[in-house]
Amino acid sequence: MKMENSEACVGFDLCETPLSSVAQKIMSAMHSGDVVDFKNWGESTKTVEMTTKSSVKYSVLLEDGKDQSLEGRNPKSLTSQALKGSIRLPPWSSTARLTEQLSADQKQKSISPRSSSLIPQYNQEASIPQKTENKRKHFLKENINKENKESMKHKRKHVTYGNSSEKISKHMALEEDTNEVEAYLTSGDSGHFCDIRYLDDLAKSQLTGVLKQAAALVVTLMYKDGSTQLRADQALTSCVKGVVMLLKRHVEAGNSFLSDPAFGGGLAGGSKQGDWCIYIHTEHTCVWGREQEAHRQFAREVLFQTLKCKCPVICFNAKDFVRTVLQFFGDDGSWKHVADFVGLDPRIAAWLIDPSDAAPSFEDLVAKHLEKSITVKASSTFGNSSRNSNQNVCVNLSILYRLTMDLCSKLKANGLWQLFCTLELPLIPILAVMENHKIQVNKEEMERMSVLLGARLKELEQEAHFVAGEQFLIMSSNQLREILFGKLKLHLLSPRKIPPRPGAQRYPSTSEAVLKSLQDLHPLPKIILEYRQVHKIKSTFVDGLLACMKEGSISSTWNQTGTVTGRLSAKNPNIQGISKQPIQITTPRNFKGKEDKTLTVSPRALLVSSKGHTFLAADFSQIELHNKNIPVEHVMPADREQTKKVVYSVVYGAGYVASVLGRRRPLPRIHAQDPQLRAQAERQAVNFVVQGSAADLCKMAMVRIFTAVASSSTLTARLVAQIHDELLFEVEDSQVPEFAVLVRRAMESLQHLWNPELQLQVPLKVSLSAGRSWGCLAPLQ
DNA sequence: GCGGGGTGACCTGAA
DNA sequence: GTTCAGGTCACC
Repeated sequence: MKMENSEACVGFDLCETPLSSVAQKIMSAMHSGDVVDFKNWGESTKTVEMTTKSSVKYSVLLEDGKDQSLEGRNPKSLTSQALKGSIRLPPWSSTARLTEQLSADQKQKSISPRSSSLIPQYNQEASIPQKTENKRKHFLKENINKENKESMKHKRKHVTYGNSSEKISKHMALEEDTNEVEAYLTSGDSGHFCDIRYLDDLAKSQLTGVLKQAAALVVTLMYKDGSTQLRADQALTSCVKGVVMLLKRHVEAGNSFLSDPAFGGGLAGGSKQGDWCIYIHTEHTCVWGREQEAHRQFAREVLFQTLKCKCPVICFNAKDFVRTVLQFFGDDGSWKHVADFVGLDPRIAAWLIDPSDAAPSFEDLVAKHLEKSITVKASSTFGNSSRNSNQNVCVNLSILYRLTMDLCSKLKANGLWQLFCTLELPLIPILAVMENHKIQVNKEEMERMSVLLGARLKELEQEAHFVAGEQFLIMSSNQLREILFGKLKLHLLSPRKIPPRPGAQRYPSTSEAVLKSLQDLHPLPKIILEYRQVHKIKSTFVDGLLACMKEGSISSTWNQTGTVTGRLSAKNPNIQGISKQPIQITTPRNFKGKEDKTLTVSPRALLVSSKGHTFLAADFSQIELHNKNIPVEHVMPADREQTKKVVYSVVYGAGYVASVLGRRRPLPRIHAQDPQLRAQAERQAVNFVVQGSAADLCKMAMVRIFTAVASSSTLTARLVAQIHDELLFEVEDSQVPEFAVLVRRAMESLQHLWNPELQLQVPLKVSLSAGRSWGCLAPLQ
């Protein structure tokens, strides 16, 4: 296929790093909170005072469904809050800090100080007709009763937990949240929680207005069992019921609410007056009436606005939120709608700061990064709550907001802000879209393979038992060791030295390397080797893939924060681990087509493109290997060991190693007395640079290509998978030439990022291939 | 060509 | 019956 001819068709600017624009979006949105549309908000100032002073019933929906109501608010709390307001930290300190994190040219002209008299307050309650309000309260009551029943089941399950230290810590975390609820409810801040299905037209249009002007949105998914993404023990299998969203009227002063003197055991330090907490029901209901359709339509509008809004959307596990929205849109929505979505995910921020902290829960992150606040709460006057099982979603969203702001500051302090904004955040919608895409599987061929491989395994098992002289479990390394080394004593007969297993184990390992060295001594090792190979293919790539199939196709779950090196990882199925090389097996006896003695099995060939589409694979051609050679050849020339010492003394002095785009891995202190540990740490350090830099470039390529396609009115190519240095796309047949040019350009445009520190001109080699089956791709050009 | 680190999947076997 | 650790092997 000729690519040059299509080059003119590609009109995208691939060389622009799209993400300083994302950073700008985040920051300008944060600023908009205090300066934008001042006039529009002005009139509501008086209303909020009146509403606050009058006797109002506040309702909040707790995560376990309990209704918390406060009637006839104690005026003292209002006074105390007013006092707190007067000793707040200098307003916008957090924003000012964050602004500095961006390029200088982006600095705002002026940052106006906020004072309570200047900031107009918003209160939708005053303007929502009483009828709607009653309806809303009625719904909440109904809803809460229903939720209570669900939560009781949940609680019973929770009670059966053991008393391990881990469970205790979870329990304590929940108690802390109860304190938050108490503090929240008594501090004078209420927040409003309403189900948007029960809003009338006026309220709906007001909500739309608030959405447009919100300074930040904080969202979480709510599951059918009543839990949210913020709960550590959320049921993994539970389906999404809806979205809870906190609309922040303006950003809060003082990123770190730990140091905020106004933080008196609750969240009073941040102004939450005017914040609005809404619930968007997304679950599909069987009963389908005109009213439901109208609700669904409005939910669609709200979510669509959320995707397109100017402000950042804060979400713990934002990818799951994006995927849920995509699924809710269904066929009516294009994946391109989420392309410029900016979701601030605190989990990703925390992972960049400490990549070795694998998959912390929301509670873990709060404990780790807002530790002091937890202490404050525990010793507060609200400590002895009897409602220790309650957890309030709105409060948690406020905590989530604080946590995220704190982590953003830490990112900047660690020099990771740019990486966060330009690489990791844009990846969120990309991975969500990838997860939403289904890869077709040749099911018939797969089932045929399963039977065939099963028959071959049976044969090999019988052969193994025969040559061993007894029956044993082939997959059991213990039993195999007994046969090979206890009974046959092959390790003693071997002319090659068989290394002993670490830890003074009785017999050597049964690993592939050992079995290969024993092949000439006895037929058993060879049989075992073939058995393991066939078994691996059958269990992982044939039966395993079949188990992951839904409606004839598969879709991996992508983990952005699962590795210390910055790589992505995939599971269910792990598409990155599917065998590349086909294997040859002996055709089982008494099997169809026995004229052929050997049979080729290629797991990747079982994944096929959908009708009218072609797979296009683009890879950096062993980028890691190149990368590895660079430090070896250029940093460590003649006296490698000596240079290593110098390099690492610098490295360890800094306390971390960094990839080409500034990804970091903290390093442990090295003890010269422990040469083994030291050597291992040094290998890890080199490995991080090798893997992390390759991951940086591959992720950047994903962002650039995705952005270009999303902004194209004609291209429909989908990113299907990333296998470390390889990107797999599914492209409409007619678009292959044009898309191939785009991909090549995008990947080669990363040349200038490639090892800038070493000032090397190592060409980035990009190879493209295409075909209808992943296992059988023909090179392009 | 070989070895290394770091992923996930699968299996066994002990707790 | 469930959970967890160890062993092995696929990918890069």
